[in-house]
Amino acid sequence: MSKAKRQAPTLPKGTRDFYPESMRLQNFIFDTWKRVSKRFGYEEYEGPIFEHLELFTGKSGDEIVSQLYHFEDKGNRALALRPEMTPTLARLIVQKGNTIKKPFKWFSIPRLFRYERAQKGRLREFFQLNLDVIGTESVFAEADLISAIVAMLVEFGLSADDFSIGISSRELLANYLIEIGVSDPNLVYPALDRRLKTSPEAFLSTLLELGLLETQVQKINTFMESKSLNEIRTMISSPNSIQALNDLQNLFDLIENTGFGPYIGLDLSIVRGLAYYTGIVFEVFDRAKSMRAIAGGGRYDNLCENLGGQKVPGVGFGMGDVVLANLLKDHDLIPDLHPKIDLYIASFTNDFPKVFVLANQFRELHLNVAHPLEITKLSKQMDQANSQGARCVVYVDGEKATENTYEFKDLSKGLMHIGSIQDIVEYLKNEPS
RNA sequence: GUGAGUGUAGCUCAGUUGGUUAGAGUCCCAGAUUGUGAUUCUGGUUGUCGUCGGUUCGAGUCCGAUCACUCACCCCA
Repeated sequence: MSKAKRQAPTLPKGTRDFYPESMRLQNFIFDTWKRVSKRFGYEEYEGPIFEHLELFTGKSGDEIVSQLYHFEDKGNRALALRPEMTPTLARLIVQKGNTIKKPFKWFSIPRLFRYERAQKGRLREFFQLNLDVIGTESVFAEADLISAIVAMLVEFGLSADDFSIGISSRELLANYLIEIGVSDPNLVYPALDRRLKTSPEAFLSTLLELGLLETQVQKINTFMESKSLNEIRTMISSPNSIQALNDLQNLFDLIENTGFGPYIGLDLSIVRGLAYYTGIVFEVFDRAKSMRAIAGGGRYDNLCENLGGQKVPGVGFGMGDVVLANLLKDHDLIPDLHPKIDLYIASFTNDFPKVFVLANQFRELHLNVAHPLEITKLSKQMDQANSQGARCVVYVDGEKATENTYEFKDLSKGLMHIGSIQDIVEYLKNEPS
């Protein structure tokens, strides 16, 4: 029986392989994310990669199920690969919230899954940095998050010419809508969120269908196009609206005082699609607006309560790795990510026992060390040393070396030296590479 | 779910109005160089031309279907 031709294995749609070269970029992004998150005092957490389906559907119905990877396990439990991290975080808080000192700041870099058509900046499997401040209603939390976003994007090499953080308030919008007589603000959010994506006529007719009056739509347009809080102040009157506006004003003052003013702006056209946002919301955009949002987030003071726990206020954001990597490539901000090791141990005579012993002596001193793995002539060994990014090649059997010393060559400078193990360690420590 | 575009070597691509055995660069491997890498030179491997069918004496090229990928829409956590 002849073997049937086996179909060559392929990559599932919307997923990526991380060969070492891509992994280096991935690590560069993750390392920067983690470094800045820790600089701001956020602690890392994780959760399972799948959750009960119910955690994500909640009250929002079955519509979202079509966008989820979900399945039944052998115990007939309905599970789903997580499409976002915030529900998991909320679950963690509901389970242990009482025993955690508040407020607290956590971050995570979850691998997320969404069943949707892949396109630019959007895949079916991706990573997303999440930062959250839990347990305070203070606007300092928003200020902290926004500062962290600025700091990390600047750390990546971006400037105020490259990106901008638009800030808005769900609460201000909700109270304004109530003031102008819109009975249920929740009903109109999806339409408002798409305002700039549709024509003014389509926007108007959509809202008319939802039962609004043309005068109300005009007021909404004026509100969402406002570029200053003073302008808004003249349009509102209720205590709730004024409180929401003052919160926004405080946030802007705080951020401007830290010198991050050029990175932020009022943008009341930002609504965000998610239902659970309750207060300030924000989105980070490429100035060129050539791609989807780099990051987005907001306040969700009722989420834990809605999941059946106590009321615990929270605010956070997510930043996806796909859009960020595209952005960094576009701005030519990916650094040289060549592999780097300290030493490559070579031998003219293929004296592998000696090579192996010496390599491990260096490794005990915490150096990263490679060596040939099979009988190979020297030029090939040098080639390997180069491609593995070795700083120096150490020869175990150099003729000029006396007992307990070794010839070694600095590859970037092309210079030969002779020295003991200690000398080589010192050389690596002191000599600029 | 809807629409458009693209499929030729691992990668980037060329391939004339249809014409013999399908090409270049790069990458990889080997040699020039048996005790010293980066440059250079020489040689070599790699393809069901996405797949199936049709037209034709003859199809990488034309037609149809199908699949895959990309982009946009829908949606966006």
